[in-house]
Amino acid sequence: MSNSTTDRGLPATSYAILGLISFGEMSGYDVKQFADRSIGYFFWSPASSQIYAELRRLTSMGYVREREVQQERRPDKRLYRITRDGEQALQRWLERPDVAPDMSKSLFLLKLFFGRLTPVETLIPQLEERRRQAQESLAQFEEMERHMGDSEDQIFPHLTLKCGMAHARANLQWAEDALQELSKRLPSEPPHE
Amino acid sequence: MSNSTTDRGLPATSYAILGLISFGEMSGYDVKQFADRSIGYFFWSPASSQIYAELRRLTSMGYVREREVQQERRPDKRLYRITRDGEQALQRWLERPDVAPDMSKSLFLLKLFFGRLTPVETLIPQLEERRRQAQESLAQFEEMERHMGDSEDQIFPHLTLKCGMAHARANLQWAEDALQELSKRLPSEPPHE
DNA sequence: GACAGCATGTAACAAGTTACATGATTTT
DNA sequence: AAAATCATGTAACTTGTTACATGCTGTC
Repeated sequence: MSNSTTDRGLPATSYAILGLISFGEMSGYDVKQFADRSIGYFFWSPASSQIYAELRRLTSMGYVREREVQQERRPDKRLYRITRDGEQALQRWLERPDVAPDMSKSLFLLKLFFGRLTPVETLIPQLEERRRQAQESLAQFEEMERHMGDSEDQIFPHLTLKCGMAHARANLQWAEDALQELSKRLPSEPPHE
Repeated sequence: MSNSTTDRGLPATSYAILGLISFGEMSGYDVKQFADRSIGYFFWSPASSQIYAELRRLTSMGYVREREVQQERRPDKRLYRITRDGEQALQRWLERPDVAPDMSKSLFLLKLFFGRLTPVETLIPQLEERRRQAQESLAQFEEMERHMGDSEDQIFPHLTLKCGMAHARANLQWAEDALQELSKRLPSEPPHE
């Protein structure tokens, strides 16, 4: 039933959603929640409308099977479960190594790169905010680590969490160094009032 | 001449290109080269076709001015120079702080998150490749640092470079830890031949 | 009485990509 | 002789976003 010519070129997002569903049967709404709290940190979390669209595609490809569930106190929903074909497609994708390094997209660094056009008095608070964000997300990741059971198959989510923490720490340290560096360029400290 | 209602909502890419042109007059081709070697590391580098499209937009908005240059041994080209309006728009954008934290998009981490579905023997080489990439980009960044003059307005590109280095180091350290962790899960070490 | 959560979807659009076309010049 | 560099662009397409619509239930 699976057509090997139609499998090429599924975007990573499709596999991401398929991967989430591989943890167990869930609805589109569940996928969104789960994504926001997991892969959203190092990949990204698609809009709900896209998730529903992807789910229709995955269904039409036979990678997931849909089941309608009537509810009384909540709107009816559709639950999706991964199929054997879906598992195979996912595994093939997982095993295919990615040559390209990551694409990070930092608006902040972009603006800093053009910093010669920005008054230092504007830049400093932005950097301080950046430092704050790094502290916050580090704390959040540490909190997540505490709540994470140490069962065998949690090890992979845990490794990605560790990577997030490493980056948060790097950002924090860097922001502090950069603040040091920039404050040297401040026009002579005005005597406080 | 500048219409303040048409300025809202320019995508970051437009400002990125405008920012590059603010360093001096250049062609679309030059923009692409420059982008690949600078902001490409922490933002991203648009396809040439998009750069040319953006250049037409920036021109129509009056943010850059176009000048045609005939050449004999090379195809004719159009050089772009930022206008006063363009500088102002760029500065307004630079000073507008971004609330949202960065969006990183790591296919590698996505796959690792689903690692329970991948044989460890497949995962290890991928992690080793990751470590290699981190080493390589660290070396590349160090090389760039050496070639970078230490004039006053190089400080901002230099700060972004430092941030790249910090991340490369974080990745490298993390990859080593992760390899340690994963090699524990390897099925009993087979006796070497 | 307002707002958040559950639950799915449509429509219009913007952003960005790939593949291709052109064609001289310089390097391998 | 082949390939890379310079230089600009068109066309077709996919991906992904926002804004909106619907409507019930439970909480502040």
